[in-house]
Amino acid sequence: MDRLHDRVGRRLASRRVRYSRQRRELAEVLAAAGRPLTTAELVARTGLPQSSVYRNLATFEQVGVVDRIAFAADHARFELAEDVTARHHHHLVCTVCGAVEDTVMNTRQERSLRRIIAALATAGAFEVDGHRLDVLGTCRVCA
Amino acid sequence: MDRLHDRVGRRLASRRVRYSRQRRELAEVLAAAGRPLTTAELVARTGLPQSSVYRNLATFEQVGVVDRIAFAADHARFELAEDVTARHHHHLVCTVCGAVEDTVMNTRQERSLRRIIAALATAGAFEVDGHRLDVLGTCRVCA
DNA sequence: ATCAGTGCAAACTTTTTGCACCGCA
DNA sequence: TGCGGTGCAAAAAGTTTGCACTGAT
Repeated sequence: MDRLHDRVGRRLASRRVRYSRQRRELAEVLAAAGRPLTTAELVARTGLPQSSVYRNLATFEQVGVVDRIAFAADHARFELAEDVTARHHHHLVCTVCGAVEDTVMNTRQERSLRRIIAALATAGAFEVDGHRLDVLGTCRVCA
Repeated sequence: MDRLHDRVGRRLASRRVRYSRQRRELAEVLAAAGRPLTTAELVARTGLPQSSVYRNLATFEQVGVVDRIAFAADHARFELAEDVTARHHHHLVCTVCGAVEDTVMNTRQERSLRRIIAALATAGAFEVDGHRLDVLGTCRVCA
């Protein structure tokens, strides 16, 4: 937790951006979630007004503290950037209820995936700096 | 092209849904794109009113003719479903300009990816029926 | 001929912004 | 104490829907 604030704080400080009470709260909620959250969820969990949630997420995104991802088009979802969590992960997306959960692959699998992607990029003259793997299927609850 | 209309037509017919002139046009534009298109792009390219574009895409999605995917939260993107194109592909997403392009992996790579995902799913008690791989980076234009 | 589909316009949802006030560096 | 941040409310952007008319089967 202190580690979280330390990392986020550093990143904000390096851009001369303040780390307010509201921003700390957002970071904590995101860190505790274990999955990407929608703005509605963030509003509910933090009690902050929508405008502050949106604006702070935008700031966080610019600074590289959060990533904005979208599974459905109607709600954006946000998660802490991997630079902050120091943990690379992917998503299990339930195509029935729309639930999204974080998941981690073991090192060998991740290495293998990276190798595949590198080959793909070479063929396409595209400079890779990351990847996003969503596994689509049915979650425990919906099965 | 005829093959496209044949496949889409069959799928619609099986659900007792009509294949109107407007729907043919949407299917053709999507097939010609080589990348997922936004609703704005579809409106521009087809000349159809927004409401028809949205409604027909919703119908197509229900019937399994198109997939709705979202890279940014502000614009949904649509592409023909793999059942229709008979071609599995992934996306190269430019993090600078937001451009998205289709890309295909060779059979060995795809098999390897599938194996990795299967392992991931077993570990998580999640029933997999597909995957989505986005390669993030910088496109030729932005490099 | 019938009922799904169309086009317009209006409603609704999600996200962004203007503005006056507040509080941290 | 100044300037970035906050909260409210209003606007903008994107998507959906009601309704009367049209057209594919």
